[in-house]
Amino acid sequence: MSIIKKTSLKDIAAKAGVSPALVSFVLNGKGREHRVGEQTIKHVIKVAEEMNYQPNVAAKSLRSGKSRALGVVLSDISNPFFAQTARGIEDAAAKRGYTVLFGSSDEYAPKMDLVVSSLLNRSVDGLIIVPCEGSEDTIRELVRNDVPIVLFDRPMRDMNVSSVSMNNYAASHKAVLHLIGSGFKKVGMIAYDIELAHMQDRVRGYSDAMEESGKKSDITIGYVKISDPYKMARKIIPRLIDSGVDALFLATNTISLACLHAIKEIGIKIPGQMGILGFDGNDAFNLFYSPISYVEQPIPTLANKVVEVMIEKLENRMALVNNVQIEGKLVIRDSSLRR
Amino acid sequence: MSIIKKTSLKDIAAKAGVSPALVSFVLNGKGREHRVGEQTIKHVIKVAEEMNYQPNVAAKSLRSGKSRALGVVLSDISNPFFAQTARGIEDAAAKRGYTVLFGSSDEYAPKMDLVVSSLLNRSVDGLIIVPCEGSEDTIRELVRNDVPIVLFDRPMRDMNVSSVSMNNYAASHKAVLHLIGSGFKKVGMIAYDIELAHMQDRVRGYSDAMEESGKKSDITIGYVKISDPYKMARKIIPRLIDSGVDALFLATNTISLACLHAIKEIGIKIPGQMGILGFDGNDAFNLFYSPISYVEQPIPTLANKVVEVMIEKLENRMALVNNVQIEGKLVIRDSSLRR
DNA sequence: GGTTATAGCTAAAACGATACAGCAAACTTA
DNA sequence: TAAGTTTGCTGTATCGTTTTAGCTATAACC
Repeated sequence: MSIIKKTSLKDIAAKAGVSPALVSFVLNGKGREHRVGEQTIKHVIKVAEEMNYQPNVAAKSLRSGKSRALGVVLSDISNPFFAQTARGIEDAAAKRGYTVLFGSSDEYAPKMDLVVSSLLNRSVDGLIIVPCEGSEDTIRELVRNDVPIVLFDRPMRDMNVSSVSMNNYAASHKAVLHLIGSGFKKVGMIAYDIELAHMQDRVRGYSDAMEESGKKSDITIGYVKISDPYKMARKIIPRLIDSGVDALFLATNTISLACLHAIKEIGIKIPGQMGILGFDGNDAFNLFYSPISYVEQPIPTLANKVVEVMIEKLENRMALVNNVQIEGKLVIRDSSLRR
Repeated sequence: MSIIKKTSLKDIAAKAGVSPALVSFVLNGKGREHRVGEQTIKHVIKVAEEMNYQPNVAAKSLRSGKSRALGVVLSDISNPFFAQTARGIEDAAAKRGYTVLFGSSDEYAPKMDLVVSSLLNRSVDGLIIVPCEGSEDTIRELVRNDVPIVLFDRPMRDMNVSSVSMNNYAASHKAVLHLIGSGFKKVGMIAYDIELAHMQDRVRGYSDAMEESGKKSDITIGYVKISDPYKMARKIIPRLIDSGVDALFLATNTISLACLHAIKEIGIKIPGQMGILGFDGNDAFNLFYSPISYVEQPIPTLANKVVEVMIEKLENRMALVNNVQIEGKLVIRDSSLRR
């Protein structure tokens, strides 16, 4: 059985002694519907299998306007969080007969437009997008043009668009309460200086947890630029320490790594001198001299869900907006346990 | 300027008052060649821009049999090495006007066949493949059918197929000489029990370096299963220690992480009790209590090169087989320095 | 002035799959 | 038995491009 395709509907039709149209009906499972005889159906299917028929995707797309392909715009596919997401989406989509095209926006709106544009050109049926700062207009335009989209990781409220993301507020809230409950006096947070919902939610989760614990005046947030978290972490951490912070809640994967580097460089003892709670699991977390506690995003579940919502939208023409939130899990190791 | 496309060649033709064929000539840069008048060319281009023309990829592919898309079959896109590779290939391809479709084989030949098949269906122009164990027949068949392919990471010798990979032999050789030069007495290696060229080359690099250093009798290789390196690392490392090994050369990314976990668990001091040299950079390497030395693969260079070789093959119909080897770099940290 | 070049364009047939309209034969029905 | 119904199939237009062959003016030539 060859992997190579070259037989067309016409070839099968010729060999089976029927018309191409009939072959098309049969192979699309519409034989019955089109009153094709039972034995003809069987015969056509047999011939198609013998000839190892593989439909020409371009022709199908051209004719139908559909491609059974999903476009996925990630921030950066080489970032472990998104790499795992990509993998999850690939698998979930394949299970439902869809292929996936990826593109990286690099958290830069003009690049995102480019990628979106290129994916639409390839006539994907829908777009799963991790929207970056400043991409609201693009998203709005896509929605206005009825391009099926589902946002991932970062919802956009007050916009008519579905999304799948972790419940960032709840996860952060829980994480910070854990640090406080663990005995840390002044918990600080390091976050990105962006307005995207996921980041705002994480910040709110932190702030509310602090406030509820009677530590409103201790709220201390260091903001780092998404473009260069490493350099800024090195600058900010000493400042936070000076201000009496004895534990840090780190708002993302990359921020966590940047801060761990800085912490190692400066030579701060974890958790003795400083409690740490990061985001998204990571080999480095486990191998750090004091294993790092973190908020775990259920990536496979998220990936599955986003594909499900997308395909629901595509195939059942669900117009309604669906904002799915999935709960995160707190993974507790040494770094957040005061001793 | 809308991101959405719907204008066709015909629309432009109508608006510009010419035939669709002429528009096609002009927009493909073949205006001159087809003796289209200078001002007609300018006019058509202007109209096309005004209408924000985006060619229909499906129609183009159907007509031409080409898709300006490359299929890339990786081992697992969520593995950092391949995630970075994916990113590099994406960028390099985009720069040349190609899109990329990814698939993961999970180091399992039947899955690889599935992915290859699905990519060919999408009529990619060529395939970049990280071949897995047991995929020789598939590769051979692709070659036989003139599917343009370039292997990545793992060459297959004595097979008529181009490849781009690091010079694994040289890198390993150098790495092991470094460990020996650093004063370690008995350097062991942990490798996968597979026959793929890249692994064999790494093993040969190790063996030859040992032999050249007069340590032929000290050659000690622990093999782990690619399906579960973690469990096996935990079993093998104590055995190697018992046999007097005082430094380990770890043959891959994943093996390195698996071993670091085991080493941390068992409580071995690096580099005091054991020297370590791993493969492929990693955040965990830097953050380990004793930063880990490693063989660095020049991923962006490799990715660029593989796309270059592929496109050369596609566009210049280069039939000749091209086996590119790129030198790796030894990154020396604490873990490989005896004190 | 009649033939041949040449410049500038168009018509139409593909590529492969799909869907609509419709045709012929067999079978009902009154 | 004539009219109508059902069954099983086919012809053909279509999606948006590309490409080959060819058409019509005008210019060049002897």
